[in-house]
Amino acid sequence: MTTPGAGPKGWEAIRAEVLRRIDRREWAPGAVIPPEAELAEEFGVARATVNRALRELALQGVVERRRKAGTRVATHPVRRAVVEIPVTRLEVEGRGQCYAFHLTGCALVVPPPPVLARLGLAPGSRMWHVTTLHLADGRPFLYEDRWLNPAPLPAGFDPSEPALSINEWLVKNVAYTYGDIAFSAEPASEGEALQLDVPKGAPVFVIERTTWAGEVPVTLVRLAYGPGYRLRTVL
Amino acid sequence: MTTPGAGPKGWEAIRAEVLRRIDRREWAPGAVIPPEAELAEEFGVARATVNRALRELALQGVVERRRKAGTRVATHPVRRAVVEIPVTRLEVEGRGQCYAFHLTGCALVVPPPPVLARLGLAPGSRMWHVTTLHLADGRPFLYEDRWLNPAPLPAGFDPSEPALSINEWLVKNVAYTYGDIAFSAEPASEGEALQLDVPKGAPVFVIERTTWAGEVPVTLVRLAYGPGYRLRTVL
DNA sequence: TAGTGGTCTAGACCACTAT
DNA sequence: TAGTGGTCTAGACCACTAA
Repeated sequence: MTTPGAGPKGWEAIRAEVLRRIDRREWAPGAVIPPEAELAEEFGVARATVNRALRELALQGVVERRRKAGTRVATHPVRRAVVEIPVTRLEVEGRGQCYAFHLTGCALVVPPPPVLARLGLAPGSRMWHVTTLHLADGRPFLYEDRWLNPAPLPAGFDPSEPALSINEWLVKNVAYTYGDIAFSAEPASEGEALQLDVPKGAPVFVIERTTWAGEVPVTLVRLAYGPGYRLRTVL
Repeated sequence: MTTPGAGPKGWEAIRAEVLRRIDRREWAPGAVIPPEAELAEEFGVARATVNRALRELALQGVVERRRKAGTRVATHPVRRAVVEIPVTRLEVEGRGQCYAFHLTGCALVVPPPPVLARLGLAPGSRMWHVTTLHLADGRPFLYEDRWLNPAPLPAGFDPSEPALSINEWLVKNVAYTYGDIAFSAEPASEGEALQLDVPKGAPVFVIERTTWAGEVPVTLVRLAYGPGYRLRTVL
């Protein structure tokens, strides 16, 4: 051990030691490492503790585990990172800036076919189309273009005069259980350019999300961030 | 339960049931849910099983847990998503395309001060500067601009004639234990535009990574993806 | 079929923190 | 200080899959 007596205890210590051996090539990429039971004996802990440590490493993509085949050091380290999907208001306030938003459009219309297809809704279905400009210290920060399925919403719902941003309102009233996300860089559309006050075609960072409440599609949203936006995380 | 007898067993069933109650507002955002021991009794399982389920939900950002304070439904659902940081070759091959790369530059030079500062190296330190163009079916896919700290590299290392791409070589030879990542959308620099065959200023999706082996900085890399690139994941 | 990881149990002690 | 989550243990059974 590097500094006896110091450092983490328990399963984190096991994880650290396994990582160290992998780093030093004592266990090379692609090689099988000893089974849990063996490591448990070596480290003098219960197998469950070793299991916890190796499970975390598998989650991070450092090792690959298969029953009977054992645990291997990942050959092609598809490292996994956890990113936090921000709530805009908190993100802005977290920078010490003043948050505001402005509803720029709201209508119950038939969306373009790709939108319906993506959500698995019947052609001709009507959806709320809500566009919002989010501001940080009065300057454009994020342009939100959202399609809302009326079906899972409370009867008589009208998004046109919200006290909260649509996203926060949704969170409080129509929890979802599942969704997918895609990140991309795209040229600002005419509308986005206008709202974000950037030239048309300028790079915007785009987060596209679909969310579902069980089997029912809830919303498809495109978030276009202005220049300088970065999404950070750790490996 | 929705469909008795069907569905997951064990801790996943507990997680699903807790999620269902949160969705149905039986447990509202911000509210404290019963302690582990109580849930264990209700579900007829050991506390460790409930713990596993709630720990997963906390990891996803659905609930927040604090000792003594108990487990609360997250008020501001900072949802967390796991993204896989791709290995370029596998990513390209996974699309059924043919992968190749081309070293476009390689020199041992003093990097600009921001690079040194970011890695915590002394002013005037020299680093390898390696640029690589990655191709999919012969077309530009990704332009890689990498700074490499010679210190942790094997003596006599020369990156100018690699059999593997630098990234894969690094993975096999200088494992790292830690790093951070940022995603952004940026206008293509002159060099990137030239290599990726896009107009200068066109949007490129940028992944910037720093990696460390223990306390020693290993590399700082900027990956600029051509048009149409999307990074996907699930919530 | 046998080896390995995945999970559960019942109980225990510890660490943190609201009160 | 007392309640709650965090973790560990020793043992057990199950599920998957390579040989």
